[in-house]
Amino acid sequence: MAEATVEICEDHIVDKERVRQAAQALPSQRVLNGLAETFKVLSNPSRLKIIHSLSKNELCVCDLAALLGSTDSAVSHQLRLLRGMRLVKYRKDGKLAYYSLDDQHVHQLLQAGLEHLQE
Amino acid sequence: MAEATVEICEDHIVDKERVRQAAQALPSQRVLNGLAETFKVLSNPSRLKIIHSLSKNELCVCDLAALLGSTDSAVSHQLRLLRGMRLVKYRKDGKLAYYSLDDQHVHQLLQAGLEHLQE
DNA sequence: TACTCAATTGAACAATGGTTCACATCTTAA
DNA sequence: TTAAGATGTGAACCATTGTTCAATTGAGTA
Repeated sequence: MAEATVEICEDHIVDKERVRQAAQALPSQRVLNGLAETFKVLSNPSRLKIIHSLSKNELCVCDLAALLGSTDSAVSHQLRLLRGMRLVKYRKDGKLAYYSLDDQHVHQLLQAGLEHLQE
Repeated sequence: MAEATVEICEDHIVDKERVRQAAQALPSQRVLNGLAETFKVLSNPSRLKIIHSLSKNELCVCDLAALLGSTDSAVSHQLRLLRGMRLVKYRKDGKLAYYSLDDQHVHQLLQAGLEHLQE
């Protein structure tokens, strides 16, 4: 299944050894795709607002909608994406669904991004 | 220009105080948009390959193209986006352009993302 | 100068994205 | 059981994105 040697196009290479090393160190395509999906879910201002808001307290869907100036439906769609990437989790309390961040890495990603912005 | 109080829709709010606090703590829309754009640039497997490859050594455009199994043009377009978000920088050496990561936050973002994936 | 090569750019196409709207679920209260 | 409210879902619309192709720039070299 997995190739023993890393396949790279041999044409027009300036530094073959450096390319070979970089190719071998690359994560699998599966991991890269997952990572890209995670960042994609983070690449929307509304979803970032949600994540930032949840970093202090859990909130229900309708409060998030009020906070974003959006509809419950739109927020629910966004939360679905966030849930899919394990960025948020939720608990049910009667009719309400209270959302919170799934783990501390999510907050780390937010912070690292903010720090990069204000370099 | 800036409102003294945070504007939120008042309807159907479960916990007004929590919403008010979350709204006041939110970064500005400008910062949120910038953050979203940064994550968007990171949300593509090819660009993540580029960033991962550059985290060890600088590489020229044609070597990156060989590494990705892509064309120089496609890589150049990707690098333009990465440059736009200050994720990579480059130096010219004759005909060649050697790219490298712009600062250590970029590597931190990559690492935080990878750690979240394998929780 | 003219030629080659590395890199960049612009236009155009197919593919993916976010929101809206209408409807379905599920829970609690009457 | 019926009604009302909170949340979830599916389809559709318009906007954005990634790649390809062709052409251009700019540096090195004969």
